[in-house]
Amino acid sequence: MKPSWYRRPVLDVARDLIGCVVTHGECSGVIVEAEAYHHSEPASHAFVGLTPRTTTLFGPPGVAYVYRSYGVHAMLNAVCEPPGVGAGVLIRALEPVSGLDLMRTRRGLDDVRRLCSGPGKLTQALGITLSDNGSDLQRGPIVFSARPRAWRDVQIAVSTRIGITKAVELPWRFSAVGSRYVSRGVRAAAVASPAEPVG
DNA sequence: CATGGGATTGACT
DNA sequence: GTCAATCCCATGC
Repeated sequence: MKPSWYRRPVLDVARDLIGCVVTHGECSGVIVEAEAYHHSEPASHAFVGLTPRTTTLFGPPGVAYVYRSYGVHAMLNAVCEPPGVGAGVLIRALEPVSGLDLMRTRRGLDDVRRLCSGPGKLTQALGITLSDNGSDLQRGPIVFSARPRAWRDVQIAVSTRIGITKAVELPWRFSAVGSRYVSRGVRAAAVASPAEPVG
């Protein structure tokens, strides 16, 4: 999608990203779980304001914000809203579509359900690293593209974000209803209004 | 310059 | 269910 598609309220973008495709090299997958983060709430990295670390988040929309988590894992976000607003969508899980053999090699396991069922897992499977931070999500090397036909009317569940200690009550987590590729911890969740078409 | 704390995962009890 | 690995960065002295 083009940069203007991301220049919207981060909650709308997070919801609309469910069903979209992430491609990196020969590997790709459909987004089945994502969370929104915004500088106005303390769980967001951008809450502390503009620092070297958050420069990408406060920059133009439609680019990748990749950071290291727990000193080990790379985490992939899509930067949203106009420049000056620190907002992004954390990609938490993918349903693998192509490049499965390479994903298996990188992950060191065979089970398709475990290849991309977590934010650190999917970056390892797709070969996404910190060097991809700041790259354009339309031009690549990481490419986000619109929902395939089969995903156009995906049902989306809303729940609270996981793995955080602040602003835990905000219902800013979105997932594809019935997907077997989401990360652990999807509990009872309300179903959101039908997703809007991507375009 | 020292310190504390993660938007996690995988191995183990 | 518990817990260590591992390192970058924001903060405070």
